[in-house]
Amino acid sequence: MPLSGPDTCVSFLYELSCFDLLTPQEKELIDTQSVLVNYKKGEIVCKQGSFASHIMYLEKGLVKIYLEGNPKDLILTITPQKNLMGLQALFEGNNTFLYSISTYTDSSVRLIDIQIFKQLLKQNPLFAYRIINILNESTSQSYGRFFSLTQKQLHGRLADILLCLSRKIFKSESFDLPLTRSDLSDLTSMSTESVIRIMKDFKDDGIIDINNKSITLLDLPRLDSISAKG
Amino acid sequence: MPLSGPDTCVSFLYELSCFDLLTPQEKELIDTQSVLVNYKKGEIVCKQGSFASHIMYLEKGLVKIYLEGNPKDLILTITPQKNLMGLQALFEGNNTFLYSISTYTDSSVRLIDIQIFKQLLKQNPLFAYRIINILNESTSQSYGRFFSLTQKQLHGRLADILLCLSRKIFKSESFDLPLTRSDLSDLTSMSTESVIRIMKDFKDDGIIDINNKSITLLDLPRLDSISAKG
DNA sequence: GAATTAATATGATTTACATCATGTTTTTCT
DNA sequence: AGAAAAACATGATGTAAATCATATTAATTC
Repeated sequence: MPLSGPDTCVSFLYELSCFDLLTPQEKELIDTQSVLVNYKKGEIVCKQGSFASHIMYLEKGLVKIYLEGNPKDLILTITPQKNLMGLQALFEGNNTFLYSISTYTDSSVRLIDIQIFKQLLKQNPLFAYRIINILNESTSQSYGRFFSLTQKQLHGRLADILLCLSRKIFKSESFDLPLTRSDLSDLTSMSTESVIRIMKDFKDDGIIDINNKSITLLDLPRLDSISAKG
Repeated sequence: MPLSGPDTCVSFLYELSCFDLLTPQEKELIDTQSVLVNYKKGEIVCKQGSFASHIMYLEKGLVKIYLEGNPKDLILTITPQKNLMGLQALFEGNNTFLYSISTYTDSSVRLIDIQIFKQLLKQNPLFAYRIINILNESTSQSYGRFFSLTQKQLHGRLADILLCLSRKIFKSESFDLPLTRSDLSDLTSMSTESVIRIMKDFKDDGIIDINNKSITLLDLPRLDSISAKG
């Protein structure tokens, strides 16, 4: 059951740029009709509920896309560079951001006017087809996380996220985590204390190693097993 | 915060048929290259993990789209007639169904060859644009449910589902529920016993009325309040 | 570089639910 | 219509995980 696995759970992953499919004129249109904005670490790129007049493309950086809740947020995805964000604003009748986005590292975001983007979709079917693929991949991952968060208990949920961060975001078994324990709790829908306790469990069992912000996954088979068993 | 509300949580709702945007020739292509299959109540339309060679359009009926889990399933959406299903199979590199679908009532499903569907997307940008809108609406609703299931407790989750069924599926405050309590538990990610207990709570408090399968929402403001408070 | 603030850590307590057990009603099937 | 099987219902018990309280460590800030 690939859906329940850890690989479907965090981020948009489309490797090829969707803009490759545009004609030179269309690329020119995007270049002239968009702006590049730089954000420092920790800054808010867009705010849930505010008006959405543009599609965002993360050229550089790492961000979280999250729903604001009381008292806890829910992180929908961790998104690395070269990904589109805010596509839901294309939905007719919805001109506000469904979620907030903030940066984990210094980031550059290209803001593309939504009318221009819609025009490109309507005139370039291959581009539209690519966007459909991106949306579908995003939906698939969303379902995987849905399953993880609602059907698994804490250890399984945290194993999912650690595996996903390792495989999909950092692409290494050893990485420096820019997320806090509180962020991990917003990703796994558990309390911050539980994240800390389970990380300690994993460390005591020799499954992972932790040194402050640095994390190494030592026993991937066991992590996979914990992920599968829930 | 519209996302956390009950209106975003169950079903695809696109009212206009996406096929209106096709040319007569394209409609002809779909007509000749698709088949209509009739299902009885309770039958399985597609099975998670099996090969997906076609897109499905529910012409008549009511179905649930769900992830199979052990021991409990997770219902992603309740989908009424005139909706596309299985669009995620368009995603390149994924040719299996992400979820299972089964019927609540006798239903008719049109099976459209996926290559034909892809061809239409690539040659008709307005059609592709419409599909993008459908996917985006679906994603928005999915986020709403995500929030409900992970951030709210039982009473809030059940209130969300009752309101959504009333407003979006049956479009009446009084309806005969084809779903069992166990289905409601798969929708709200709680135990069947909890569904029954909370339904009784609501009934004792005069918020809803239940007569076997017939349900009437008596106090919408209080249901909304329970939904909002979580 | 000392002072604040934020993040991490850990034990004690509480609680919202699930699970279990068992009975009743409704639906389905022959 | 009667038997079998689902679905519904309700109380008793157990538990996973949140919350609370309080240190300790690390990261910012002036």
